Amino acid sequence: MSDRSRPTLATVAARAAVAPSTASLVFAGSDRVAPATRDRVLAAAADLGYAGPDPVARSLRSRRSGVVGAVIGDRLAHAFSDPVSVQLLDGVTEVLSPLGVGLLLLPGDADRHGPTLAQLAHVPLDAVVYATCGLEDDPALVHLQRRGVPVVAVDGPCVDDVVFVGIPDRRGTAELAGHLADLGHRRVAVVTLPLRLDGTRGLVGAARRAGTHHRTVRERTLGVEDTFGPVPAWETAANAVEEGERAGRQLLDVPAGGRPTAVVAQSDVLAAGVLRAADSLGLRVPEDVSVAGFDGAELPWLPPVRLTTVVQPTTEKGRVVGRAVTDLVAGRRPDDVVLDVHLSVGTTTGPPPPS
Amino acid sequence: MSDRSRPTLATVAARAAVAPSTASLVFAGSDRVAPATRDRVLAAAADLGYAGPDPVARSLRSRRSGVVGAVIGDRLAHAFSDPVSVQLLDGVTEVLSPLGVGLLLLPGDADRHGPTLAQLAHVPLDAVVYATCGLEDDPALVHLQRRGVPVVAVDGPCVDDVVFVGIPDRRGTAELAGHLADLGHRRVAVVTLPLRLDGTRGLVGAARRAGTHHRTVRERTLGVEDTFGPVPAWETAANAVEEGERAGRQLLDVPAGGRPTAVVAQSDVLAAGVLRAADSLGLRVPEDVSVAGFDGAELPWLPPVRLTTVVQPTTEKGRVVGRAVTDLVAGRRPDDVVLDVHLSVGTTTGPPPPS
DNA sequence: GACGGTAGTCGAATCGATTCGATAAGGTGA
DNA sequence: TCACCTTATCGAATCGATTCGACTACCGTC
Repeated sequence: MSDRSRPTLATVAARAAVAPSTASLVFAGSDRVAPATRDRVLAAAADLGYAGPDPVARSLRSRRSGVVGAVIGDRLAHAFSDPVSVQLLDGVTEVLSPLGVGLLLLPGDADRHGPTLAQLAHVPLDAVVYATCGLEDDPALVHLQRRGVPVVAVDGPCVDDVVFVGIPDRRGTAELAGHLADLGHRRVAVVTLPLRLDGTRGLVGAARRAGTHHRTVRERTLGVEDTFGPVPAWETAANAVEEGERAGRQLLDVPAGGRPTAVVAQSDVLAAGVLRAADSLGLRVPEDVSVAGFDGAELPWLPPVRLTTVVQPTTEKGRVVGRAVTDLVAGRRPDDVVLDVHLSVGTTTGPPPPS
Repeated sequence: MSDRSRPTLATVAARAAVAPSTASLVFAGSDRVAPATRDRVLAAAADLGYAGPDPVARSLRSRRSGVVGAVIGDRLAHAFSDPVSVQLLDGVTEVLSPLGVGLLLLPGDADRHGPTLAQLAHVPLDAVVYATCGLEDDPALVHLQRRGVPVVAVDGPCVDDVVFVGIPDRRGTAELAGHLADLGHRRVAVVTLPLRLDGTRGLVGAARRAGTHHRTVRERTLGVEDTFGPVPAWETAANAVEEGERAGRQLLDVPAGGRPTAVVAQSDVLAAGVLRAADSLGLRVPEDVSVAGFDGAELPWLPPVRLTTVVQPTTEKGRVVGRAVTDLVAGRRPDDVVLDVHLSVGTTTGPPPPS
């Protein structure tokens, strides 16, 4: 009998001998209801084990579901092995949770780099955040815009009617490159994040470079080239320690004469991998090779070294996203936001070895 | 005019000169519609930029929202620094995503160890997974049961009408303890996960041990005591590398005579911290002290050591949870599941130092 | 004592779809 | 030619709440 038919607002109203509309007012917390009436309704609700208005029915009228989607461009286990993604979402929920809004994970899988249309189509969404991915030609994005779901993109894609929240990636790496140049480095190599999530690994050629790909990767590469001109860029297949190590081994396992004296990784996680590669090749950091990262991520397992990196305010970025979402849901159109970054010099960069 | 009023099924039906019910049939993919009619409806939808039936309205009738909540007993940044949580949810989404069901994050914050009632009350949920927490006396749990939302609990809480998915924690650590005993260890200490998320740290006294707390902690401690009898247990405030290091330093920074010859951490992340502590104290592992963990987590940054640990099938556990959720939503009541674990002996345990 | 005002409650329309029984059109067999 | 069956479409009720205009007392005021 219990889950046979759960009580509805109408049931409660009937038991309290009031109209459904009055009962509704009670649960909405209106002050236009007489205290005696309110108590009667609440008592009836308690008697019947009524847990409050059905969220779905409420959403139908109010045009709000309290659900915000987070598009993750990979399977969770991969995306969340990067503390940056996690911190970002942490900032988002910090703002959204108190408003009674939850974050719905929309991960991709091994093949697709985002949710399927079938997934998106069936879920009630007030807004969507592109959290860790974002190519301009995403079919899911088109679907969302057609449905009128507002979108916030973190670091891309840059599209009309999508609120952008990002950082000056290019200026950040440019600053880092300046630091390396000042130290005397001339032979620098870059370890890039995936240009597309298609499993490609290796030196980035002109053709691949020309294709559609992440704004982030492009900008962070350009920042280095602003100082050093064209540099070899080794693409990884994922933002993961192992991938960084693999790339590092490729770049560093060569005679000292042709070896880069500094490696700029496009994330701290990749940089951690490069450090491991250097270690396993018997190269000292920074005496034999300098290593730098990007993000300023908290990697509690990384010490004793302190990574030279470009620090971005990741959690704050998440909060900004959260506020942008709040605005959009309220019908306001927030401005794009570009947060600031700064160079943090650690113990992993130093003068190049004498040649 | 565009977001003025988005087209509805009725609009589309009118334009295609059919009844709304027929148009509905088209979008439901029914084969009882004449192909010509179907094409007309689809054409009308395309003309109007109609993106398919509104998920909220659909949910109202079908009593399904396509949203499953994941209760996280901490803020995301903390909970997801543990690869085990992430892998678990990865397994869950792996099963749920293809069914068009999404996972809604319901994190706690610094103070509360789960979502507020306000958060829960406003969100449409088909089911809820207690992913990384679970005390029996959780008010959120009561609310959910009253609302008739089915609940799956991972490793607890154990309550009526909640499907339980877990592992034989006690047998796992017992096996590990056996291994240590076989090596000759007699003085063993345990580094426990938080008994409650209240920031407490330090040696677990009788009083605290008697209070309500995590099943997991209790079982994993008992497993060790099955072999060694009462052992000192040092509680951490969070499942994090830094916490493990802190605990490790407390336990190991004593003269060799009183120092435990083996430390059993209740998670691999904590064990990693203990390893760091040993390292910074100049203790060799396993020559001076053996260290073991629990989970069999992938910590790509951990090598060159291979941690001795109790391996649980985390991703598979997530899949099992996903299937349990599927069953519950379909109205079936799945059985509780206890998955298997096995000992994996690595390079961090060995005979105790000669005394 | 008639009138304006207010506090509290109620009715009915609405949100956007789904679903099932009814119905009309068209086809078959005796 | 008529009864019967199938196929495609339609109508209307339903899911569970919200919301706003309308209505009823009841009070105070001139």
